[in-house]
Amino acid sequence: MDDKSLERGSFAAPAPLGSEFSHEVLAVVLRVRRDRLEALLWQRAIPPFQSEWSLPCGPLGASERLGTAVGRHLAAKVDITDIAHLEQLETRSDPGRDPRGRVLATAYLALVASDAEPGIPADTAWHPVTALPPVAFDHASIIGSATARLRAKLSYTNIGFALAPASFTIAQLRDIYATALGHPVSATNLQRILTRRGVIAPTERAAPSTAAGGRPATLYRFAARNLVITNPFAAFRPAAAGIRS
Amino acid sequence: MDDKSLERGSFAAPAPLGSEFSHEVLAVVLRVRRDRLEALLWQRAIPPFQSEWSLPCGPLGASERLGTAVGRHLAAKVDITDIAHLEQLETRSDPGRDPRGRVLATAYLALVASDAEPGIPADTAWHPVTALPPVAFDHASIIGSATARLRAKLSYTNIGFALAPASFTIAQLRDIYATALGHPVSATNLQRILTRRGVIAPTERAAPSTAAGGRPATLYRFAARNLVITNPFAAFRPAAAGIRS
DNA sequence: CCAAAAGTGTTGGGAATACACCCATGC
DNA sequence: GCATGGGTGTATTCCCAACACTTTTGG
Repeated sequence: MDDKSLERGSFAAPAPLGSEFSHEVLAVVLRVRRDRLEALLWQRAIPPFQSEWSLPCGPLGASERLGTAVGRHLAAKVDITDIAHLEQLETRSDPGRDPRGRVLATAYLALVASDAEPGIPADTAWHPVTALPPVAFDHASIIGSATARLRAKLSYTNIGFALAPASFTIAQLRDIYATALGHPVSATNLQRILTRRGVIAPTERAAPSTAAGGRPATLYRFAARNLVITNPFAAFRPAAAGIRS
Repeated sequence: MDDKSLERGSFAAPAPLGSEFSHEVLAVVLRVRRDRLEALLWQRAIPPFQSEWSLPCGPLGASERLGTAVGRHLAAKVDITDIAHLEQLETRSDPGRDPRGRVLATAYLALVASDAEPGIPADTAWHPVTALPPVAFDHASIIGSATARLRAKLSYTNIGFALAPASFTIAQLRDIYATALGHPVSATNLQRILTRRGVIAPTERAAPSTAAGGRPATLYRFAARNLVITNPFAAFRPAAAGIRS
């Protein structure tokens, strides 16, 4: 077996600086679909935690960066071009986090646009983060960290670009924000705030109105599709050095 | 030597899951002293980067958590009881970040109260973050991440407790905030904002007035000495579920 | 003409900055 | 009593939530 032996086996032999460690990367892949914030999980076929669900993960390559490793392992689960945003969350180091032996794990937050339809393997499925199945290892708390990070950044960055389609109506965007944040959001105020901050801008096109009638909605787009802090913390700062105008 | 050989030496031999990696922890120890935000740096005696300055660092122990390792290595540099706050920043994985061979590094932010007088070793010194000496490895950008994290958290948490003495006047606290933030801060507004948020509270005592006269200043203290988010992001949230009262 | 959905105008409240004024001490 | 520094009252500004109202479509 490969349990405790490897932890001590590679100790003191090659490295003058200290021990060496297995290192894996984890991805919390989130998307909004049908008024639910969902995470991509993989059902384990073998012990430990057999038949429980775990985050997509894989080992770090010998001469690979962590972010590259996440992308590489995700490519096996989803179409990598559907990953609109990727950022490092935290590194877990509890020696007991994997019963098979010591593994450090660096977790990433990955966001998928709500209109993407990535084909996923048979042993993976999307689960709403509010009703998770039994989750293996320490992955449940990592999912919690990821959703907290997403919710915070929705308030002061343009991170919504990674959840929304390329173009969208304000009503669609309102639903995405409301689902991700977990509370009602006003379409009126969402439009004004994001427009004032320069996060979204109207396009020339409009969405067709439904059979029930109603004014056709203007299609909007995000002004940038990379992460920008749009609402910097300004507490205690003199107003003269203001943000805009 | 121990350069490229160890990177490949421990590859494919013991671990069925992947390579194993040397892993070190780094600490960005910050304090405010004499109107300067200072970082604790150690001058390297040997190559690479001989005579340049690096962050306090050390290897992760075989069955040790990352946070524990940081505390252990810091204890060799400063009195660990002076570390008022410690939090994980990020993990760096660039294969070329250390010319001797591959080392993953998890960086931590450590804060020291401004009135602490930790004895430090002869080869370490405090340097203002605005005028750093030549810095080894990727440590300069890590110091940048640390100061950015500190500045952001000063605006929406009580993290100032870790920079301030146990009791202090508003004028002293104003100087600490102004130094850490890098811009002028109004004592009047600082007192009202932090009091309203419940972050600081007045004590019974007062500081003696100076020889130049003046009203004696009330001594304040932080209500909590562990990190609390006092100003949660509330954008797009209905006001009914308000924060207080 | 009416229902339905989108978008704009307007109001009000809360929070933060700026500034004027009052308080308490040493000399 | 006067200079000095600490603390409080108050006005102004800005941001955002709430809601009323107008616009534009389908039937």
